[in-house]
Parts: sequence; C-alpha cells; structure tokens
Amino acid sequence: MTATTSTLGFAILAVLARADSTGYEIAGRMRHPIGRFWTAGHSQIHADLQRLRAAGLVEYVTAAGPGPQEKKVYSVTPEGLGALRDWVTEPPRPQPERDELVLKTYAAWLADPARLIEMFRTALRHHEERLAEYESTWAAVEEAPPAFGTSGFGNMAALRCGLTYERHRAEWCRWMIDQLLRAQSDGEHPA
Amino acid sequence: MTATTSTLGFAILAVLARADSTGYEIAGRMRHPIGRFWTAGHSQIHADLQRLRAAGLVEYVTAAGPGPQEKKVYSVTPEGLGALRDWVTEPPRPQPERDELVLKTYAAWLADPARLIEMFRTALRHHEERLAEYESTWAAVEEAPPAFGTSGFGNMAALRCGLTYERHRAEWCRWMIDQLLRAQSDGEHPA
DNA sequence: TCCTTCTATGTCAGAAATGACATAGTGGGC
DNA sequence: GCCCACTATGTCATTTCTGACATAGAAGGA
Repeated sequence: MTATTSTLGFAILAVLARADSTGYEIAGRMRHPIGRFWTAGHSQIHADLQRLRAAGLVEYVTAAGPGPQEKKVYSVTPEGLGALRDWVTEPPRPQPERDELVLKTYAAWLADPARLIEMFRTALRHHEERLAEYESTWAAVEEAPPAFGTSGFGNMAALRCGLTYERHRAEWCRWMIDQLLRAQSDGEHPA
Repeated sequence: MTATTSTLGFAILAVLARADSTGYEIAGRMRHPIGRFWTAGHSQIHADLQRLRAAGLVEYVTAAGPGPQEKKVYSVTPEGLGALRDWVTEPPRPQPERDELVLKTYAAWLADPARLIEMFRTALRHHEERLAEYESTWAAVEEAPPAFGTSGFGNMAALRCGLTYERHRAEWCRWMIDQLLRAQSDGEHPA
C-alpha cells in the first residue's frame, strides 16, 4: 500500500513541497541547508527522481536546458504529498549515529595529548563558527516566528536543533581540551 | 605511505587495541558500546578483518571453534597500532550528519500536530532513558577518574559526549512539543 | 580572448553497508 | 526431549552512496 521509498526520496519530496525545482536545484538545497542533517550527491538525486516518478510521487515539465538534455522542473503529485505527510509522523527507529570524532575520542587514550588538543581546538572553532551563524539566523526568526503550516516553521524547528547541537558540541570540545591540558601538565611534573 | 583503511577498519583496530578478540566479539562491542557512534554488522567486520590482515595491521591465532570453521583470535600488530595512533589525531572533515528525525522536522509544517507531538514524545522518552543510563555510569566514572593513557579515558570521553548529546536532544524535543502544543491551541481558538 | 563558474542533464565503476542464508557445537529452560 | 540462545565462521545478493566522466551553453572577469 504505502510506497516504498528511501529516506532520500522523502528528502527530495520535502524540497519539492516547498518549491518546484530541477534536479540541479534540489542538489543545491541538499548541500544547504539540508546538508546539516542529510546529504546526497546529484547523481543519486537524479536516479532517485526517476524512481519517484515511476512510483507516481513526482512529475515534471520540460523546458530548454543549457546542456544537451532538456531541463526538467519537478513537482510533487498529490500522491507524493500524501506519502510525505504519512512519513513525517512515522517515528524513526532510534538513530544509528555515525560520528568519526567520537570514534577517535574512544581511541584517544593511545595518542599524543598535544596533537589531540590541536584537533579538538580545530573542531571547537568549527562548531563556534556554525553556532554564531545559527544564532544570528535565530535572532531574525525569533522576531517574527513563522506560523505552523508554513514552511518557515520547518526551517525554524530544524534550526533550533542545529543551535542546541552546536552548543552541546562546543561545550564537549571545551571539556575535552580541559581534560587533555590536565593530562599534559600531570605528565610534565607528576607528584 | 599511510595504509588506506576505511573508518570501520580503525573502529576495529580501536576495539582490538583494548583486548584481543574474535570477529564475533568485535561485532558485539560494535553494538555496545560503540554502537552509539559507529555501527557495523558482523558480515562487514569479517570482510574488513581480512583486508586489515592483508595490509598487515592485524594478525590472528587459531583455536577450536564451535562451528565448522576454526575460531580466530585477532590482535593488532605494531604497524596497526601505529596506523591507529596516526589516524586518531587526524582532524576528521566536518561531519556530514544524517539525522532522520530532523529531516522529518524540516517537513513537519505539512503534518498533523497531534501526531507530531506523539512522535516527539516517543523520541523524548528514548533520550531520557539513555540520559539516565549515561548519568548513572557517569557518576561511577567521576568517583575514580581514569588516567590518560588507559582505555578508561577513552570510555569516559566518549561517554561525556553521549551525555551532553542526550541532554541537547531531550531539550530540543521538549521545545518542539511545546511549540506544537501552542500551534494546536492556536488552531483550536484562533484570535 | 581565454578561463572559470554556473546552469543542467545524465552514466558508470567501485566502495560501503544491509540482511539473509548456511553450518555447527554447547548449555540452559520448559 | 525439544527448542532456543549463544558462540563462531563465512558467503552472497542487493541496495546505497560516492566520485569521476561526459556534454554544453551563457555569463563574467582578467
């Protein structure tokens, strides 16, 4: 009954539900802002669009394109919108998170503290930069909170997650650096 | 020069650096505790162990096994330990996070608030359960902080990340539920 | 003029990852 | 006595994902 579509398929539907787009434009949104929580290259997107079309969840109209092929502007069909709506409220199975920095941390006891401090400072800088970016966007959103039922609500909600995530991450990096500095000074002049 | 090994290969090395193990045991540790930040099925692990062995990063001794094949107890070679040490301090490229719940949130403006509240309450419950688990483990660790240079340090550092992550996540879920409740009551009796 | 970037489509090879299948002894509960 | 879970190895088909290759016009800067 329910169309079997990969998670990427729903990500594409979520983009198209906001505005009709070409595959190229979808790839752009996949980098930003969706790239913070889902990624896909354009080759994968083109393939998935064809699958979605075969399943009747999207359709397209053609126009003259810059390259040898015609440009295809995709839009969500009513069935596609229904499938997206159903999927949104289905609880995802608890995340199998994949986090390389934490994996490195798990093995950090084997490495040189000075180098680790350097690595975590780099990570901290990245997180602080993103946090600053999110906070300025947040300030703008807070002044005029978008109503539920408009796409702005989705933007705000995802942004809020990014905001608290970057805070947690920066906090943890600072804690790590602190721990490593202690380990270093203990190593220099042990009691 | 540096051996080209996938991230999973380093995850395996990180397990073996703590204790010599069979592939089966590695798979067990991959579920817990490593499953919180990296995952792999046993089929993938067996394949990777063979690659690591071909690269000279691990070796094994055989013993009688329960099945038709012999049991193989793997250990890290000096080259493997060196590769692991080098990898640990190499800064990972900023995370391409993949988070289905946030993706759903991005499209949440299309869905029914009541169902969304249900979904976020489920997610919140999961995060609170994990948080409680981490906090009790943390209390035990804090009493006797493991020294840097022992594997306990890696455990503690990864646990600390999980702890602040679950806090951020629970906080965000509560914020979402609050927003959705407001949206619901606004919908019921709009000014 | 030339070079790069942006627009826009796609294919293809290969790697990574999942889940099912296959085999087989031991130990414990009902 | 029977069935299940645990230990332990592996293969295989399929799906997913990445990165490179291929094509080509338009716009803008050096």
